[in-house]
Amino acid sequence: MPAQGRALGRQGQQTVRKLLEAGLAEFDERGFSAVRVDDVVRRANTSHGTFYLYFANKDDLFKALLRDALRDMQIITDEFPVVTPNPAGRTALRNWVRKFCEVYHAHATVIMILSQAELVGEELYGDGLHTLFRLAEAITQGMTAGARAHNLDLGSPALSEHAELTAVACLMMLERVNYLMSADVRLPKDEMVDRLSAIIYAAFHAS
Amino acid sequence: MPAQGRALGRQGQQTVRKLLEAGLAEFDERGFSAVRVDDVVRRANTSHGTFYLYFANKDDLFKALLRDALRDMQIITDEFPVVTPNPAGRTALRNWVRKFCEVYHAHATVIMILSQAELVGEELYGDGLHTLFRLAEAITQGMTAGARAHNLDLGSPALSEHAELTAVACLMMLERVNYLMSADVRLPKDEMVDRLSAIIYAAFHAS
Amino acid sequence: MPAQGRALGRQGQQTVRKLLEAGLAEFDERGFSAVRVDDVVRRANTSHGTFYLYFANKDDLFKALLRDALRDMQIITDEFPVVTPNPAGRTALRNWVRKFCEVYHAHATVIMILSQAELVGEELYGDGLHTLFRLAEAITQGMTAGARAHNLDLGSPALSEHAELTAVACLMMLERVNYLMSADVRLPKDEMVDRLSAIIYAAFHAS
Amino acid sequence: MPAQGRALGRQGQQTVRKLLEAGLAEFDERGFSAVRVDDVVRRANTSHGTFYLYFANKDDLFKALLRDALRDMQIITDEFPVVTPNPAGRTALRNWVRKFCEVYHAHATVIMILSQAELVGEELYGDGLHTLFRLAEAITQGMTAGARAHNLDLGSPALSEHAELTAVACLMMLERVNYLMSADVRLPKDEMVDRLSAIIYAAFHAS
DNA sequence: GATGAATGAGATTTCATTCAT
DNA sequence: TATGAATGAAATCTCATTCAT
Repeated sequence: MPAQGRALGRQGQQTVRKLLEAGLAEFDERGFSAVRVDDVVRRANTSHGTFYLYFANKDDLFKALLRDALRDMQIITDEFPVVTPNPAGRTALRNWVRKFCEVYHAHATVIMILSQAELVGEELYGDGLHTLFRLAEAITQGMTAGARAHNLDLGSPALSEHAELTAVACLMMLERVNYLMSADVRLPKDEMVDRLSAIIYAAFHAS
Repeated sequence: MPAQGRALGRQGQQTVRKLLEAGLAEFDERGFSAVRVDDVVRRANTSHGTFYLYFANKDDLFKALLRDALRDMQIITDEFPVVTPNPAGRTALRNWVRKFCEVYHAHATVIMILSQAELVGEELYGDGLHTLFRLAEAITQGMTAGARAHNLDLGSPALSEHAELTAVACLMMLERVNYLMSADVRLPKDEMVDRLSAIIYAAFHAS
Repeated sequence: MPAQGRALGRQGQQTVRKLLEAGLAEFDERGFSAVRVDDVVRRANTSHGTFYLYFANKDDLFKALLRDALRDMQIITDEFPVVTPNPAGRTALRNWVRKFCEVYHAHATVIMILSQAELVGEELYGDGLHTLFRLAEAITQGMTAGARAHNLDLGSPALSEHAELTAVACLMMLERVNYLMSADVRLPKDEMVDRLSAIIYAAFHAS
Repeated sequence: MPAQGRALGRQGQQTVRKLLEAGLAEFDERGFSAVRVDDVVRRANTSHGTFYLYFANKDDLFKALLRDALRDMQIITDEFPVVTPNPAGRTALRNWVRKFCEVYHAHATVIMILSQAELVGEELYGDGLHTLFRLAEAITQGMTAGARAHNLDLGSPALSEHAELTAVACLMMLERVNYLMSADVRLPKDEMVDRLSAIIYAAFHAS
């Protein structure tokens, strides 16, 4: 019987939390497919039986973790600023990029797993893509709105015709650079934030 | 006895090829960890015994496929042009991006698997990173050389101080957008090539 | 602590009844061995703890249900009529067969499970056989008494030497036809009662 | 991969046979649901892996055994004689009943399990019922043909209107008495064959 | 070179039963 | 009385790998 099927008491919630934390830690250290249910319950200091009391299987545990990640992604999607083509816009963008990096970092493990289509079901992968495209759309909106506010004829074709494609490309860049940073490869974080926001800015505003 | 331990006769080569093709097709359809040796031999119309005659295990089969991919990646790394800040440079860059997309597409499955650290060993993942950074370096070289050729003082800080970080970000963008295009998501390929090269160009040349 | 260990209060009786009903319904729908204690308590809207408060285990629950069935079987055993070889005897037999069918139907699930030696313990299965042979004996008595009353020399060997075997055969027929009727197979009930009693009658009285 | 998915070599056939025999013996001794795959494998002197190489699970093993039983049942169905209302008819019937008892005995275990609807799937249970009704039909044919051959007006209503119901009842009697005899209860076999055939005869021919 | 049958360690999953509250 | 969380022994099932032919 998967979790949430029934209201949980105090103790139950506590146990679920222990399992979720243990699962995340294991996935983080060893990757999804290498982790056995046994590893999770051992780390959570419970039993096999207890695990299956709350989750249908390892995938189900992952889904629960994913829900949090997608929720936080949705939150920063809503926060994408109007980026005007001036220093204020640059600053707003850089602040948002910094926040994005923080959120990504917090859920890096889960997002990495999600991006490996094979490991999650069709449905979840679809949820992930959906979240992604909403984010691309938010970027498109924020960038074009900023340009329009300043300059009615939108000189750059990047902003008029191809804004969506540009947004997707920038988003992929953000995602992947953060993947590298979160994983093992060491890139200087602050400079990277500057570079990423500068590239996004230039991608939309370069003549 | 792993492959290549000894020269193969006609029939042996044929069998190895069948196994490689079957393995690639299976990985493509179901992902690395979901594929069992049994799936591969069934698809290749051979037997388990035969598989282990040529490959030590599933990883070994993957490594053989990976070698091709890394070789082709090395080739386009060597071909990165000198991108001057003028229309000729833009065109050269766009042509290279197009070629990159083609090569990536040909090896998308293998590259996707490689990028999932957990699924391949440390060593292979390291090979992948190495190839990646060589490519980032080639981009850095091509872009700065182009700028230097035209404009000795390299006004943009992107080109002087942070060129490497910019190159990494652009490369990640290239990689990830191609991942989306190769997987299931449909993005317009020609426009995407234009956008990607425009963004890379702007990333380095925007004031 | 198994049931009946101690007098039950109002609430306790109510709970036991809920469990018995839930158990019967579950056995009916899914068969004995497929039913888990969990299914029963869920259907009864109680908890595992409560179940084990009143029953030692699943077998114990079944035994409680079985007691009712065997009691009712004993009652109709006692009611088997004296079947004289004439229309009055035929009618008396048919009425009894009708009643047998009704009783069987009421306890079909329990009897079916009982007849599957493997599913119940040795002891219970023995109880069932015992009830059965008492019934066969009652049939023997009723049939031979009826014949003797009418016709002192008992021409038919069925009545003299092999009456018991005949009774067992007829009883098995009754039992099994009712099993079919109680399960899913649709046989016309009234005609079947007529046929069954006619066959029993002929089995004993045919020359 | 269940059996029969692919042609089996010599050794494979041998192993399948060992597993089938071991399974039958175990089911016989301990009943279907009490038997674990482990018991079967241990008795057959093979391994778990080998079991699952040829059968999908315990049910699948049973199905294979069932096929044999149903085939033999079909054979004696085809052999039901024309039972004329005279000594020759009685003898033919008794011989057939004897053969039925032998065949039933050979497959008693499997038939017992089959008759416990819950243990086998819907489909198999349906196959069993189908076989049963074909047998009832054969009995109906044989009995009415015999009567018709001798006596054109078919005086007894048992033969005209209700022959099918009578056949079902007789068949259930046969089945169930044989179940008792095959199980543990000791009934005198030869006398029982006589009694069963006499009852069937009387059921159809009693005025 | 090729085969496919056999293996068994290890992973997943179930469920009767206990126990603290 | 009642609860539901926890348990873990035992069963099911998978699959990489070996080996005799």
